[in-house]
Amino acid sequence: MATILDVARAAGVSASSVSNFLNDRRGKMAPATRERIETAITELRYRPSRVALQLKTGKTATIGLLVPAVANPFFGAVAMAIQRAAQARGYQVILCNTFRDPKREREFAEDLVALGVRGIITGASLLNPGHLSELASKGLSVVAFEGDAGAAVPGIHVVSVDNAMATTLAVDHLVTLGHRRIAYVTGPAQTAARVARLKGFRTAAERHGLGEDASVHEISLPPNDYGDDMIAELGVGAALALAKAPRRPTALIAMNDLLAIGLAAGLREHGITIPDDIAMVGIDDLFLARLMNPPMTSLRQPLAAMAEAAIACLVGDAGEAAPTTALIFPPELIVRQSTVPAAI
Amino acid sequence: MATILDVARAAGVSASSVSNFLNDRRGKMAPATRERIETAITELRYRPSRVALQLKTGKTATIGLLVPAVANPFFGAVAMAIQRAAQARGYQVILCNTFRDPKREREFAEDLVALGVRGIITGASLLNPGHLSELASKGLSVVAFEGDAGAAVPGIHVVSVDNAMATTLAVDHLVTLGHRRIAYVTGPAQTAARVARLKGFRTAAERHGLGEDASVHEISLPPNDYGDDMIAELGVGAALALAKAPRRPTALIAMNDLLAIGLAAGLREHGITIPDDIAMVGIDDLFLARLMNPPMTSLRQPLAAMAEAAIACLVGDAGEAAPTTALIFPPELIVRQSTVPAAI
DNA sequence: CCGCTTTAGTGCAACGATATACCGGAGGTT
DNA sequence: AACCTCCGGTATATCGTTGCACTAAAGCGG
Repeated sequence: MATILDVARAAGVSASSVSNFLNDRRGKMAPATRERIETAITELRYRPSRVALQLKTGKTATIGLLVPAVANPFFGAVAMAIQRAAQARGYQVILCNTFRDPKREREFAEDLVALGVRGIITGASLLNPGHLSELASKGLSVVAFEGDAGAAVPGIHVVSVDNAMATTLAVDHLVTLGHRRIAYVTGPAQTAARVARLKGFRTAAERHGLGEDASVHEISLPPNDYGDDMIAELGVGAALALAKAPRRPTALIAMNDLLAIGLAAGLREHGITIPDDIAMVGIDDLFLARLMNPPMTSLRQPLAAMAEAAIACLVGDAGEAAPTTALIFPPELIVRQSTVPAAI
Repeated sequence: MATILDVARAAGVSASSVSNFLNDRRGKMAPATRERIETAITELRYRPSRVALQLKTGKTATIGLLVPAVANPFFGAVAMAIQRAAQARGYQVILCNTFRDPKREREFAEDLVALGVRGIITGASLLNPGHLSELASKGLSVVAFEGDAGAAVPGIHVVSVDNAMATTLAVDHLVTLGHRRIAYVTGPAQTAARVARLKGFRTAAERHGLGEDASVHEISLPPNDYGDDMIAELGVGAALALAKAPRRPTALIAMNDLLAIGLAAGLREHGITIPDDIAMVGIDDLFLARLMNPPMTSLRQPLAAMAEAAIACLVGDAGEAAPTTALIFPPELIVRQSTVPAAI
């Protein structure tokens, strides 16, 4: 690889001049020299070494992305949105799978700092983000890509869909269709998003006066190291309990689409038909939602806009000086065939 | 962030000694000094700057991963497998979505080189990898994560499932079940894998003497910039043509599971039932295959082993000296309920 | 023709690590 | 006592870039 010195030699100037050219430092360049440098660069196919640049300036054009597992289609979509938004600003993305393990998360974060990343985006903010908070207080920019304005932690910016609103809209939608016996199926309260979604369900159910008709089914997930396909897998198992419930709910809201896919598969195995026997609403609106049998009603997250905001938050000059912010985006209800009016 | 000099000062030694300690250069260290350095490091929470290290040694612990789109669950799984394998050897992964655009692919590759990556893994090798080949000839390590031993390009290592074998096994399986009117549904011959799969289908069909009974349906995909969910989406549309075909096939093989998911949804819309009306086999064995309705027979790729091999290939000392290699892994047929014996 | 500003461009010290070459002193050999 | 050999550790150049401080030459008013 050609260095700036090779270019300088080829153009018959000093490295400084090439550097000046590259960073177009104005006022200092005769047109002739400018041209000589230009041709030398193209002929040698010179590209400045990002590494040297990093070392010198201290600034990187790299951000770290922490997700539980990219094999989870939701985080696949998140990773793609983030990478595209980053690329639009000339940033590279380093991908890390944390498997929801705080220890791993912390280790990754430290590695990323050693790599000199500009900031870190964490796809699923664990409930006790002390490990990240500590790094944030040392000047690292951190954005939690899910969570909740209330749960803001010092130094950690939040860019998230309104999780409570998602479940609220789901309940509203089902109640409008005449459903009252509504069950919410969720995993353990491990992440801020899960907690907020559950809360949204509870308040909406109360507002509609559903009382005992509203139920919450928490399914347990293995501690970590599962590729998140387990979420769907466990949905399959959880379906049995729902199918056998004494007063079976007429509608189901799943913590997310992945779980919904599993639940749908499980219900099918037990001879329960969606939407005739039970209605179902998912959250996230994966592209898979509309390919399901039947296509599933879900709440869409505006991922592209959110990713854009997250990157802007890290890249923006505001940087460390900015106080902790929370940007909350509203979800959009996408109605499909999995929800029909309740049988009377 | 503490630097090696801060540690040296804290321990009352020179930076060289700290460096010696870090790279355990043996023979040269009194136990007392060693301890002083050790405590200084832990107290200052010192971590060597990867950036400086890179600049000095020229070696990075970073690899680049080029995939069409991580939002595609298959590439999500690939990305996760690669990242895990990389992590096991202390490597970081930089993620790039190419949208199957050679221009973008080339640009990413050059950016990655400027970043000093140790090598590049490309998830879907386009048919004319001239752009990568050129970089490879300049000393960059490149591994194509799909392809075909025959299509080997100078300088590009291949680590792939045996794509031809995948379709061959699918045909064998269906023929064993008594099917003869078998259709293969594929996208345009854009990647090495697609070409190899098609070839495998054709040779297997010929070997079984299927003649006109074996048909190939190529569906066209938009040029790029689609998030790969379009593949499934287009499967939905393609299902119509298959449903209306004069002598409808009794079995379908899809280029991959994502397309199969779309086809399944489309067939359903046209009132065609799997497996009674038509049997279906996918390729890749996404975790979604077993959650489909009905669960789908598919050909599994040993992604973990393949990722391991790909990383070993890049990291191994062999490096540039090694001749172009091709490591081909056999796929495994996973039989589920989407394939049943043909109606007589 | 002298001094002053402007223009065009160079020199050099960093950034944080590594590694080669070196060096002072303790101990052993002859 | 002079010489050699280890041992423990340090000084220094270097990786590719940046940006400040500097300078040589040209322009210009008086």
